[in-house]
Amino acid sequence: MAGSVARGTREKILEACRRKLEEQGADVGMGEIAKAAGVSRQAVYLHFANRAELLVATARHADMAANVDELLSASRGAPDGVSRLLAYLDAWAQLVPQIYPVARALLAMKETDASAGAAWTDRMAAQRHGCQAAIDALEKDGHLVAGLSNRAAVDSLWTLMSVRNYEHWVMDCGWTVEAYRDELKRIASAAFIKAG
Amino acid sequence: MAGSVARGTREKILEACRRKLEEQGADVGMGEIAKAAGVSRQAVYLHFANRAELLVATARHADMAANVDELLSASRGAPDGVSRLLAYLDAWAQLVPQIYPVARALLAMKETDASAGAAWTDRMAAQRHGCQAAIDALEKDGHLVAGLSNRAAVDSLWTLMSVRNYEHWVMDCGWTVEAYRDELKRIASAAFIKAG
DNA sequence: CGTTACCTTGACATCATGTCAAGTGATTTT
DNA sequence: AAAATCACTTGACATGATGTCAAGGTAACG
Repeated sequence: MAGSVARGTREKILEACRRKLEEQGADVGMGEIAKAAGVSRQAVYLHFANRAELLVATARHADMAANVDELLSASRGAPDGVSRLLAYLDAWAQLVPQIYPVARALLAMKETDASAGAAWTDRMAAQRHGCQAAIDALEKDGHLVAGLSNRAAVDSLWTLMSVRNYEHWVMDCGWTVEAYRDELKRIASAAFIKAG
Repeated sequence: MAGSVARGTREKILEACRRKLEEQGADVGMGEIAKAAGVSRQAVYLHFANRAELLVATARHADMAANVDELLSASRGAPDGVSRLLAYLDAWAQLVPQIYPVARALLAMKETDASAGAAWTDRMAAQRHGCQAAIDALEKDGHLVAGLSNRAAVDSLWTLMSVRNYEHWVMDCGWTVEAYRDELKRIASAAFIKAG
């Protein structure tokens, strides 16, 4: 059974996978990952049924290491809707560079592999929940901009915060992460917070 | 080629490629495309050195068919910076559903193939130019929002208008193209146009 | 008639994923 | 102590994609 194998090798593979994704990009093969982990290629298949499953597991593993939940839920303590939204964006900007390499690999795989696509959707559901909570807090305080439904605001904030937009601003346009963070907050403020 | 009544093989391949990308998504193979065009797989390689080159040529071909340049340059006739920006976004929203299937294939290929990435960058340079012109017009009229450099505004508008954001709003969130267009204009207005 | 351009057929090399079978060495079970 | 089990290794194999190569067919055109 795959679940009963030792834990050491599994973690070695997951960390090697994450490392290779950072160093080399999304097109690393199973053989390279195995080699980086110091195990045989078949050992990888003893722990993960296929490449998509390995990438998903690596994403979860990296999430744990980066304290994703903790960071993203810190904004819950904000005193009002506006500061909560801004704190959420701050946390996201701090987080996204860490998860980007793995996220990119999952996104690439999503194009061809249905199971990877489903895994990505699951992963992003958490982010959407955070957006929902931030918009709800804003609406409750009466600071959500007029003429915008709750759902539309959530979708748009979610879009604005997408990994693809981080990629576009930081990788394609060459912005620093700080500039990305500030622009994210500026646009979100202008687009979602009622003036005055 | 003069006097030939039938469409050239090259065009048959390009149109078959575009059709298959629309029907089947970004993971169509060379054999399938050849079959759809009614030619042998090798005939494709006589016209296009590799898959990346075929996709790039298909993108250009689809651009021609969709009158991309004409549509996107229509906003140049706008009387002021604000209406020019909005007209540009209108044109883009009208255009992007047409180019999306091919764009998606190019984007997918960009992840692994360097030449496809370069081709995509070239393709997107035109869009960036349009953003630059729109922001310039806005700035010239004194309607560019305060505290934002010209370059930052161009990059952000460019990011906002990315194919990925269209994908996220329309495919992932299920918005109509009209809702996408209106939200694009709303956010751009809030983020780039000086109030008052 | 022969050349040329374009296309076809089919074989082949390469490379990645994923499967299968047999074997090894250490630890545990009996 | 013998046997079984676990985690992994080795190496072969199937599959399917891209891309290459060689040889041949056919219609237009000189």
